[in-house]
Amino acid sequence: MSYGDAMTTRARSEERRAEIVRAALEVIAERGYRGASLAAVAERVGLTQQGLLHHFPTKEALLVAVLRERDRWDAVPDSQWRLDLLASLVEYNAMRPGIIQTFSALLGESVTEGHPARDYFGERYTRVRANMAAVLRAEYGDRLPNGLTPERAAPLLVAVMDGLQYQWLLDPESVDMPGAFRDFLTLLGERSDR
Amino acid sequence: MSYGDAMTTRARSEERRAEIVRAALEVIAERGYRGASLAAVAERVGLTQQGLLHHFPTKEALLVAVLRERDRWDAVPDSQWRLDLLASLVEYNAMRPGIIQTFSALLGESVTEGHPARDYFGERYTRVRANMAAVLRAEYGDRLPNGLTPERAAPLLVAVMDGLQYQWLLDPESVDMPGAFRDFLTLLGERSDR
DNA sequence: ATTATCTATAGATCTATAGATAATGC
DNA sequence: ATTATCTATAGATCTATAGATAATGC
Repeated sequence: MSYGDAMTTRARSEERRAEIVRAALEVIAERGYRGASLAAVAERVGLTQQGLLHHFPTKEALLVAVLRERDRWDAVPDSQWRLDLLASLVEYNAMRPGIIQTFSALLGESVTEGHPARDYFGERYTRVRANMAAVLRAEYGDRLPNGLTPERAAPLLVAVMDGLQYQWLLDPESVDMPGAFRDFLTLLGERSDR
Repeated sequence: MSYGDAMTTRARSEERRAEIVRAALEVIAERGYRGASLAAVAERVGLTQQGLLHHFPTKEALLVAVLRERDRWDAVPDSQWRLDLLASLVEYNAMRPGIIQTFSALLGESVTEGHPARDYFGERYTRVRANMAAVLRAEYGDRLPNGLTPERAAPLLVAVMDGLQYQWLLDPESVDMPGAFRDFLTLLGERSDR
């Protein structure tokens, strides 16, 4: 392999693939995965549909690359998550409606039968719930102030993040996503008197 | 109009339309709206695709009928909602994965551009948030025990319901949707000491 | 040689329209 | 007369394969 200043063939190729993935993220945000045609993605990077298939041999292969991108989006080394980082992530998300729309659309489609992202999301949520439980345990120990275990609070935390995204995408003016999320975090940290 | 024992033409026609809507709910659960072909819906009620179009002149007209059905699903007269009814609704939902899948898929798709259900969901959430705020106010007055106003708690309540549905649909074994929702209601009712 | 891209095209779909035919109900 | 349903079909798409052509890099 050569490491000159000029781009190698491989580097150029990977850059092209990255361009295509970015275009795919956009088109999926606009039309969902089923509605996203390879031709529409190809056009956005100045290729024919068949030219695109040189880089990703099937539509599903392109989706896999898109999902990898999703993992990069909020990937923080497992051990470094903290609740306040989560609040920052939500604030950051509120500035990037496009990417949130892409993955909200994909999540919605993924519950249909035989959808190629179904397994991905199933496994992702298992992982994310475990991560969130660990974060809560690091913050509060084996019981939150309100008496819930981290394992029982984790699915609620994840649900609030996702559910707020849908409300916010549909009506950004009326829904203060980061504010609502902070309200929820406050709720989680409050002591029960029951 | 005649009101005999035998079905009138109109009654028969409405029954046919209802059959078609039921079939559409199923097909949308399996493939989403964009993926649901009129031919697949028609086949399920023993019609040709063109026969179906006699009852619903366009695919969108069929979707409108499906969305009306959604409103019927959890319609309780506004003034009669109570928090414990909400918990029962979630428990009931957990026994009807099909219908939950239909509307979770539709919600997901609806955030994409120009989706014919986008306005419907946007308006629906505005209404549901207002309803939930009213329910919380009836239960707790102008402040929940934790200090939140009903208006700030309402989007969280709605988000938890929706978000839990996705997690549960993707992995019903691992996610106790009604249990998690009750945990959240408990959280909402707890007094803050801060 | 390998990589990137194109043209051509097969083979499936999809929604919707036009118009015929049969059955139903005043 | 109206309603329900069918056959035929137009006109768009869609994904994927086959194979040609041009450019790049050892």
